[in-house]
Amino acid sequence: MPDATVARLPEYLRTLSRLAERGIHSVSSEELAAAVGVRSAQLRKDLSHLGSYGVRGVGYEVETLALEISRVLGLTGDWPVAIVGMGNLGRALASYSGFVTKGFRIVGLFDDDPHLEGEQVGGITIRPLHELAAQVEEHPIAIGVIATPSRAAQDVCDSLVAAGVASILNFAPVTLTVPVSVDVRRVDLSTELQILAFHAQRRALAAAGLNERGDRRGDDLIDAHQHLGPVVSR
Amino acid sequence: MPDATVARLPEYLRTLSRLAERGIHSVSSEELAAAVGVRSAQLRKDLSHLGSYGVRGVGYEVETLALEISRVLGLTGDWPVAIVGMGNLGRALASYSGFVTKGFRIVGLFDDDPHLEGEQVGGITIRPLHELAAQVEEHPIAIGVIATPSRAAQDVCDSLVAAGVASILNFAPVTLTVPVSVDVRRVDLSTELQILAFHAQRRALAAAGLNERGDRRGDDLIDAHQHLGPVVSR
DNA sequence: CAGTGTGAACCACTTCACAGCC
DNA sequence: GGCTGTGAAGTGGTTCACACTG
Repeated sequence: MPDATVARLPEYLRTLSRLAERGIHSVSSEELAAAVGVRSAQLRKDLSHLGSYGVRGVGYEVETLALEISRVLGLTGDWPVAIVGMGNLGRALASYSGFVTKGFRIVGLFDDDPHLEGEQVGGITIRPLHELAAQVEEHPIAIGVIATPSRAAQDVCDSLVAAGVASILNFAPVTLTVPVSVDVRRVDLSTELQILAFHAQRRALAAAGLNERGDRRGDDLIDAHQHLGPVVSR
Repeated sequence: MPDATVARLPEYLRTLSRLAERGIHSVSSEELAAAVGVRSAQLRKDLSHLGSYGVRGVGYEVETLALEISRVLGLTGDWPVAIVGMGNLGRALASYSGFVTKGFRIVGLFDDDPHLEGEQVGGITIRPLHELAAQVEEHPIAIGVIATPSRAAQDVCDSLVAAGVASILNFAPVTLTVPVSVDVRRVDLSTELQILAFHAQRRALAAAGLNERGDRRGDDLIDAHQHLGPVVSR
């Protein structure tokens, strides 16, 4: 299954759940694709990787498809999660409701700041990181979330890996070094902001009739008039 | 410039800054690529889109290259940011130090909860969303960050767009509908968790000698022995 | 001669367009 | 008749391999 497809399955699932809540039991690829913001051919190709769950001439049954996607993503199982780093971000994550849904369950909160030790967040007690190994003995951890400052991230990562955690979600803006068998995904606010800034700058330069180097383009006929154009889903 | 390249430039910049801090003034594509976790050919191809900033037979000058990437990303300018939604996540973002660096500056915090109105976070007063338009009059906003619950996200987005904000960073797990001229990027914790779960499930099934459907494979010789393999940077 | 910059080959993913099926 | 599922074509991005240059 292509990585690009896997990355879109959660979107499809979320949208299907929303349709189900609204009492809709059947969708065509055209409708579902529009709701998600992709092309219908893309959606059909993606779903074809799961098998054949549609009905020709009709569409897809919402509940069936949602269940199948859940199954493929592994959400029918139970995924115990540990969060390391209980600063503002770690707390936000720990109390994030979307976490609990769909098979993810927070079973451990860690921070080495002695001021935080023993404090409870969302009913779970914060423990120092060196207790990780013991924790894993009793309650295994499938996914580790790193919400520490950058400087601590690699050490924390090493501890998680040593404790047998093979899936890591990293919020620190650093590249982690791990064994190939460990899966790391990174979520980085400042990278996203910088990408937005790049596009914003390009728009600004284009509107001013300039190219990326700041030289004026001779053939430019763009008007600076505010014109937002057609609407799209993102 | 390819989108994929733009997405990597912030990584390169971050790594270059770290090298500069350590007093390193020159790197080869091989060294820098290794530090970032990409292939050297990829790095050279990416940098070639910026122009020719390397020296054949030597490498790249760290400071020069960092400055050039900053310029291309638009980080030499000033990017006023507004955050909407002052729950746990919004607060974490508002007090996130990485925000302030590199030209991003928080100029507005908004939330419609009357209990929060007037409260200060990081020296900035929380205001109700309907004051957005007035705020934009005095202090323009380049980037809007949506940190509200899903149900409010589209309305907040519409308000931002109406106020002239053309770059939006969305933390709510919904697909936003915007005019094509508006740039939206989404950061979604639960999507990332689900992708990790998918890969974790595949590993688990593979280790058990099963394929994705749960059928046992006849030709399977994988041993369940824990073998982490070589190390990579992610 | 070491290491950049880049055409060419390769690969992954997307889109098209339509055969096949309910 | 209408919509899925999918080969085939198209697109964008990565990797290779080497000519070129300080």
